[in-house]
Amino acid sequence: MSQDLRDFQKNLPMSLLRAREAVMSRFRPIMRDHDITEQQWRVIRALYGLDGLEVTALAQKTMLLMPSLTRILKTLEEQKLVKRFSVEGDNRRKLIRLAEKGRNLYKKMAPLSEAEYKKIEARIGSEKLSELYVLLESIAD
Amino acid sequence: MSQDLRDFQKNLPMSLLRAREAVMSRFRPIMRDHDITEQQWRVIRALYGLDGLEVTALAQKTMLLMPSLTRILKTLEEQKLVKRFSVEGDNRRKLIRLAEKGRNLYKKMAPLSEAEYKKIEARIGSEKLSELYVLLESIAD
DNA sequence: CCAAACAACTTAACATGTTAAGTACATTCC
DNA sequence: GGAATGTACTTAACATGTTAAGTTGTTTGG
Repeated sequence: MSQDLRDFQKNLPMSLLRAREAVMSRFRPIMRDHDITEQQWRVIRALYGLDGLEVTALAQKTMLLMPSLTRILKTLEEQKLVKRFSVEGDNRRKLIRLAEKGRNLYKKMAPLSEAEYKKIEARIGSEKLSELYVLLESIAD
Repeated sequence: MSQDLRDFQKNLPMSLLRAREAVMSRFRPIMRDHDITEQQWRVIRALYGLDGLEVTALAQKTMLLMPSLTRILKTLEEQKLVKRFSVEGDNRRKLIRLAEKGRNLYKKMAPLSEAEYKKIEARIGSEKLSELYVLLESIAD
């Protein structure tokens, strides 16, 4: 096997992508069953239990770019899953909150998602998983 | 900090995404300077040094879905970076090869990409990096 | 053989990723 | 207090992600 070939198969972005794809493939059926995309679910999870987040903070928390988030919020709002509020004192900012329907969706999906996660944890081992988190955070610094 | 909140910030898909984003942000300027996207670069790297790959094999190797790859190959072909050949004995299959221009682009970009990778390796440490690969592969199994 | 099943790739439709530009509101600084 | 600068979000344009359906060519089983 040539140097170039080995290098391509073993590089950090691809390895991270393969690992993420392997994990996500377990969660995708749950989202699909609830007619929601991966990104929409990230937004809902990020909002749950909070009094609201501004769009920029939400983008950082969910690792979504602002233009993507703008569109996602538009559809979530149309589906009555989130609500948009103005921030008093600064009319540029918008506060995003989960609507009742969004909280209900979270409560339905969260246990299923958690169950999948436990399976993954059991398969990999919780020590390995902890090591992995440490290494990943040291890369993301 | 609530249980839900901690859980959202510390979950595997997000951690993998954050780590990948941190790494990719180092490589993006190189690709940008050469007017190529991340996915197009994956295709070129995957093809380099080989006599050609069929579309399905290329999709697996690059972690691209077939419909995405179809479009990417169309633009790469228009830019004269790859060429498409028919496979004798089975007219459904197409063989994709790097064109001269594609090989030249690879030779220009590869050293820059490699240099960035060395920086990352130096920052994280090669032992940690090896551990990380092992853990990631065990997840992707 | 040939109709049914399968395989490889493409198209279609809609959601998101990505960069640049636009819009509206706030702040700064003279 | 008003022009210049900055901030928060949105729009635009094009590339890719994702699922379903379509096309064409190949294989299989009667």
